Amino acid sequence: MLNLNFYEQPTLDVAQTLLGKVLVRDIEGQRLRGIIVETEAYIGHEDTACHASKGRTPRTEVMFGPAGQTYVYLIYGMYWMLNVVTEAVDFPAAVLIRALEPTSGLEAMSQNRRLKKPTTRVLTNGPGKLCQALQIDDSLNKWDLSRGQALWIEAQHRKTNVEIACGPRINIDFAEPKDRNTPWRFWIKDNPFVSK
DNA sequence: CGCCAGATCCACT
DNA sequence: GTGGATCTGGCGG
Repeated sequence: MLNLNFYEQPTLDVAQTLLGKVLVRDIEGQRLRGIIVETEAYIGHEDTACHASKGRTPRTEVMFGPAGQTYVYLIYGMYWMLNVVTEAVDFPAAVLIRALEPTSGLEAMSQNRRLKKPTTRVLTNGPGKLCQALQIDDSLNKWDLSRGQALWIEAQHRKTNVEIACGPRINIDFAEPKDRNTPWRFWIKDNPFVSK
């Protein structure tokens, strides 16, 4: 399991190193797992795409806190987003987990998704989808990922020789051009579970 | 396949 | 009151 030292590293390093690692969700003993295949970095006051650039508020407070905690928030009134907080206290930054390649608990994930036509491909290939599949909501906000309960990330890579691609972040039209263009979205090249 | 309306609610001006 | 780090199903080609 990844410890707090890992999450204290520079956010761009964490965002890329997380690719290929396994996110684990434990629900009363049943474990749902997926390999992280897509991430995005949100870094500091200057990054207008980062919620914390608007200042320290009750919602963004967790991003100013210690690394290794989750930042889970609601978007569009119905989808949860899972982030892991990075870097030092008082430096607000996080990595958004955008997509997983599901590896265990596929049947439970499929039920959680409540789709008309559930397919493996669409179970966790988006930030809102993966939270729905893994039953992640605000009850897991500010969760310590080093506790080894309910939600954590394994230390070892599941994929070897991972080729990483990068590009601009998705759906941040509200941000300034300099931040819209910054290539802070990372994914495993050619992986079929990357979003879009 | 692409396009898009609609869903739904909390944080914060 | 406004709008968002999204997604689904329905419709047309």
